[in-house]
Amino acid sequence: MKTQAALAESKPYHHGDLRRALLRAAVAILEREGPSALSLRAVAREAGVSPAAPYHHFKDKSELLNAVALEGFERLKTVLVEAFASARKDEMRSALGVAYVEFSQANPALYRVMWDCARNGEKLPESSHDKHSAFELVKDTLREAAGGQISELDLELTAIASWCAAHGLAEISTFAQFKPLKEAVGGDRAFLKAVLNHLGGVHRTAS
Amino acid sequence: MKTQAALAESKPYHHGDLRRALLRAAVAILEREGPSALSLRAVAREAGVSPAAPYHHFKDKSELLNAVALEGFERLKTVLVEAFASARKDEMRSALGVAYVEFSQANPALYRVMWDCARNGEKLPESSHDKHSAFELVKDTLREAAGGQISELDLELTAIASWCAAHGLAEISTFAQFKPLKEAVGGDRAFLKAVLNHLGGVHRTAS
DNA sequence: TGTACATCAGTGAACGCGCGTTCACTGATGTAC
DNA sequence: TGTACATCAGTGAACGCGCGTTCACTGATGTAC
Repeated sequence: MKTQAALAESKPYHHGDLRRALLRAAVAILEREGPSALSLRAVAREAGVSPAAPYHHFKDKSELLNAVALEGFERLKTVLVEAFASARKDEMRSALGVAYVEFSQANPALYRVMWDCARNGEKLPESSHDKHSAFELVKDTLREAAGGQISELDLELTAIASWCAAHGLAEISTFAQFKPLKEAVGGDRAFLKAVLNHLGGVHRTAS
Repeated sequence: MKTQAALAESKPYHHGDLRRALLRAAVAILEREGPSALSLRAVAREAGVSPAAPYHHFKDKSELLNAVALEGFERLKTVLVEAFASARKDEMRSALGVAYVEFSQANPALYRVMWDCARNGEKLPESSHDKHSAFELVKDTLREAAGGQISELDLELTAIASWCAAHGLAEISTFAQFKPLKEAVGGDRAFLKAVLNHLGGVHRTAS
């Protein structure tokens, strides 16, 4: 029989929670090397396991990708809920937008995988539920901001518009060409707020 | 000596304008099979040429991709200029937004390649000039809409916000989950306009 | 408490594939005289 | 007008690579009796 120390040193044949470890490995690869490096083999390598091992936990590569995306949506939801909890009511919409964009900036590769999965419409059954939840969060915020004076249709459309703006800003804000402008308005977060404040068109001037 | 007919039937050894043919082939592959199918070899195959031939016209794969993206930006600019020329002044901003999104819907794979190239900041020297031109077009529109009562900073921020919204809408509008909503508001274009009209927040109700 | 056995979760070698790129080559073209 | 020759724009075979996936296997675990 092996001692505790020997057990700790030598890898046990069975991993224990390989599924979770694979997801952690996938996120690590995304952070370190970007989406193009995210292969099944690379994930297995990162987790210290043979290339065939993941097949005991995921049917194929796309199922792993979906699970990674789902993990991302869960993290995003957490971030939005936190922002919701800590922001002032009159700045809620902007705060949610900034939180969304900053999540994408903190996890650019993960965000891209999430978006690719959402775009492909690859099931993501729980994910769509989670997205729905975050979406409801935004709708609640907007409803409250309007004091109930808004139809469900307008609410839905406004929430979608907010999502569009947040996603567009998330992707655009990485462009190098805006660096001088960012500095001119006082930094990254100020830039995000400023753009969000100009969504309504030319009639809304920066405060 | 070959007859004219023989010349027309048998492929000449030299292509004539292989560079242009390769770009056309690339766009054809994108339309037919999507971005993941866009390999150098596939482009050569599509153009009826050996895998090595493209290297006489492009340094490597990324240079071909950049050229494809540039082609896309030129087409996009054309579309925007046409929309600018034919829309009523009081609907200009919405018309440009709709034209942008409909371009992305008509050429989804090309739009993705364009965006990937822009994101990677892969030079695109002329492209950035073209984007700049289209960007100036938007700024002119916004300036006119404001009747000159807007600072250059606000103008810049509003143009960026418009771009964010258009890009976000371009990506989101492909989601299947919005199909019922689209029908409820009266079709695809009506949906686009409705979302664009709600960018300003809850205070703007649909007209 | 021990033992037989089914099941689970790994291994590692192998498969075929398409990829980007390089190479020596060759056919066609254009130019100098 | 004809000819030698440099240059251009193709060919097609080959390279090494990493990929997703499959396979027969084996070590570890849990369960029935």
